[in-house]
Amino acid sequence: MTAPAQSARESAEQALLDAAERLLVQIGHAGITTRRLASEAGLNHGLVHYYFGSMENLLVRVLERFTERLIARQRAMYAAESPFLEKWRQAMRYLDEDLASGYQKVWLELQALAWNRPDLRERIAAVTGEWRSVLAEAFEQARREHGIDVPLGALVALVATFNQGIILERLSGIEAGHDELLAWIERWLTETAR
Amino acid sequence: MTAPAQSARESAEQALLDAAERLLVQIGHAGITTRRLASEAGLNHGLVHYYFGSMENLLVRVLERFTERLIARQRAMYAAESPFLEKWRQAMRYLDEDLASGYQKVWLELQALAWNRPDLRERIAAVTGEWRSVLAEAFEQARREHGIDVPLGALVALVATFNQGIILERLSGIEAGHDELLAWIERWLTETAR
DNA sequence: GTCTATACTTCGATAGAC
DNA sequence: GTCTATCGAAGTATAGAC
Repeated sequence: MTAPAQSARESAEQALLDAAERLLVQIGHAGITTRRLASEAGLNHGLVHYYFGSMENLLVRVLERFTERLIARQRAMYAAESPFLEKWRQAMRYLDEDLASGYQKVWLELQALAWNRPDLRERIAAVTGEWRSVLAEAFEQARREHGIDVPLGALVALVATFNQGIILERLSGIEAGHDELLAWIERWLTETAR
Repeated sequence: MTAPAQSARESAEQALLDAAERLLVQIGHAGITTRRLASEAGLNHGLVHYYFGSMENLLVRVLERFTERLIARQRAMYAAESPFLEKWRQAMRYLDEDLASGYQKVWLELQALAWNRPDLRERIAAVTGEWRSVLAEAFEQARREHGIDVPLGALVALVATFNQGIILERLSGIEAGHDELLAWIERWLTETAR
């Protein structure tokens, strides 16, 4: 328990960040305004500026908080001492959950926002770099356990782009072939497991 | 040459659609306003509503015109009677060009817009379906010429998601591993060509 | 130090001038 | 048919009340 004075402000800020994530899922970054956001959080719209200075800054904070969680979870998952195949299955379960919960919508809305803001783009690229380095370790293991002869850099790039592509397509209303593809990969991984 | 009266209106409408595409590249869909758009096209902002009724309708028209071109070019490329390897190389050249010219930015901005508009999502999904069917033919050929044993549906899904992923990553400032990956695919295709 | 009420800007849209 | 002047709504940001 921290000091209540600080905690009050803290919780108001968190409420605004939480509300922003919900609105990213529901209406996208383009539809978020200070009034709409404050209303969603149950607060006065003046507080957005008082706490964060601007919507811009607030969204940067959303990005920072979101990506910290993202990376932490990835690290925890891939750090486990289990066969690669198990990690892969866990990753696919997460993918499903995250698409269902809107978690991935938040991530792509933040990316879409960053396309037009060079400073946010750098942050996105940095986080993706971290994610890639976590992936690299896991797929070094995959190369050993499944006899994959694709160079590590190429393999990581393939999996990363493939993952992003799946998320993008689902958000755009496209699901054709995804199940078939994932089933094929699953089968292939099972067959080649050592 | 068509009737000048119709042509005048036609050319004004096209100017607005062209301007909208440029603004999608430069500032994204969230930043487009009627006044900004009219200014970019060198026209009065009242005309946007006079010709299109609303920004919403105008962007739907942008989407329709853009996707028609997209599909037409894909069909032309893959319809050629050349080895799959050549088609693949042509597709990769297009990808580079389109990323440099901003063409792919238009496509992803339209997708990002569609994430929050169910009617546009349907249109996006329909176009992607068409594109996939064109891809399917080409990759049936690839399976023959390169002895690929991945099921066609899974293969098409893989290539489609991979392609979308590459575009998304580059727009988000990520390029690591792409060259290495494409070089590896190129090498593999060359080695397995029959 | 917190928060509310308000100032000022810009938006989409349109009625009416040309 | 084209464009301008203007409306009401909604935006960000802040001055000042508490």
